[in-house]
Amino acid sequence: MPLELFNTLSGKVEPVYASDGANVRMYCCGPTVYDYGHIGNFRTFLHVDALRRVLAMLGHSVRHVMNVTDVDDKIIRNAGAAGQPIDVYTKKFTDAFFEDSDALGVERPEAIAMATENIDGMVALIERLAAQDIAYKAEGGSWYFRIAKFPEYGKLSKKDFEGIEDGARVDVDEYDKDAARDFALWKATRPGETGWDTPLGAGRPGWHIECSAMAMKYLGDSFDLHAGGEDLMFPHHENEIAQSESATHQPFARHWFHVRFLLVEGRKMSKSDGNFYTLRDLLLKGYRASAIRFLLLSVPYRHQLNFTFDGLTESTNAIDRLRTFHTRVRDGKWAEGTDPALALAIHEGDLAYTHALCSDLNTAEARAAIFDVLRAVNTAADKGTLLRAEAEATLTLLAKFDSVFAVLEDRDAELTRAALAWAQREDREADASLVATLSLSDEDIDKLVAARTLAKKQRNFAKADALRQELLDKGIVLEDSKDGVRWKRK
RNA sequence: GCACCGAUGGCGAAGUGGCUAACGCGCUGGUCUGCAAAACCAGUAUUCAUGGGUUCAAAUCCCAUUCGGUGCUCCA
Repeated sequence: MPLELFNTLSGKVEPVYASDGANVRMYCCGPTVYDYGHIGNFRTFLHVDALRRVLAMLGHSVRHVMNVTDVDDKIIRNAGAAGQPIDVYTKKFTDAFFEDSDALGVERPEAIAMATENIDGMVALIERLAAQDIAYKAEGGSWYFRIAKFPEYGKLSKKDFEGIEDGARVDVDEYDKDAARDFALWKATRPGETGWDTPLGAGRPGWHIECSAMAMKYLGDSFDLHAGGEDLMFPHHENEIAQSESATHQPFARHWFHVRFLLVEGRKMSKSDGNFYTLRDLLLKGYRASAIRFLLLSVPYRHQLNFTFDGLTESTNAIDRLRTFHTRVRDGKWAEGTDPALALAIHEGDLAYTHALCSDLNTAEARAAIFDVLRAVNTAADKGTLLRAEAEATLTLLAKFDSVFAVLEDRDAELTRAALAWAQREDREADASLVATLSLSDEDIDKLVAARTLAKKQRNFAKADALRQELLDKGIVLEDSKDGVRWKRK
């Protein structure tokens, strides 16, 4: 079954495939490392992660490249304010970005392209454009792209620039450009700023040329898919197309994948509204990394997602149910045999799951298919009719589910501990009850649980209940089953 | 202002012309349990923002209105 995705360029849902017959070559615009990533950033990276994981699930080999923008105006400004060289400043946030990505289960792309390590390629591309008189140097020493030379400009964002008067909205300061919409390829260095001495003159690359140069370096002039947040469609991606296709006279990326923005508690996320959250903020409030991943992934990428704390609680509970179920099927003792009706239900769940993901990455429907199977198998297990064959089929399906959603393995306590350690180093506040819960080690908990089990055996229920309450107060929930006592952190 | 997208139960959300409107969370009752928890069972929208229209048939198509969001400028 092919994966079909909406293509912004064509406006249609189309199959994704490897045009070179070997790898699906995809490029995703990565972070600009001037601050910690927020959950809006990660929504995009999480859906690109789901995309690459679905491709892998379907048997494709993927070559995924992501850039890191480690030089731009904001970085230069912030590094200057912090009194740091830009490479020191950006390293901190680059490292933080990958730590956060790991915490959220985002797989590493096959290649990470750092802007500052690819200046040569950008200069070469600009020179190639200059040879065709598409790039030109303006009075201040900066280079611009001559949009008039690319008649298809606007084909991605479906903008019609006919009738837009040149100069109609031009800033007074920008008289050195030939036309108002012409965008910067190379920005001349101003005194005291970071720059590179190149045949173009001293300066630094514009943001758009970075992605064009690096995508083509790693993936070739023409490749399969280009991804990013919806805001990048214009002007960033439009400009990438203009630059690349002007240079190569070939289609740049065939398929364009754009992830919509999220809202937080029904409002646009913004620092001034106080609803701006980084991953670290949420971990320190006591929310789990897995719940954040699951919530951000549960709403399909083409829909706006309203991120709420209630939603996070919902996701936490849903994951608990999935994990409990997984453990139950994996660790239970199931008699030999098979039950055709249940086998069929699992098979149909598998088909529905795969079909949903292939249908424009419908993660909500895929999730629903798994819960249908969960209920059917739990019912059978309760009735004593779950047999070995179906238990194994269920585990296989769960593994397939987790190859995309990646929430079954519980790394949450460990990740939250890491966030707490970071908060301590950086002198940031963390939720007090969270600190208390995590201060209790697994060994301490096991001891208390054992004491309670002993009290229970002696039918000293008052003492047993007191111990259970003590654990609950510290965020530990107990579950008694025939196979013994399980505990988990709330 | 111009352009585009969305509005489905208490909450999140699937479904884009045709069976009783998925699924998750929550809530209520039951089973199980020393009591809980977990799990299961039953119940929880006669109805899909509002008004009109097309059709044998609409949550799904068309028009209008209201509300929310986005782009046009740095932004995932």
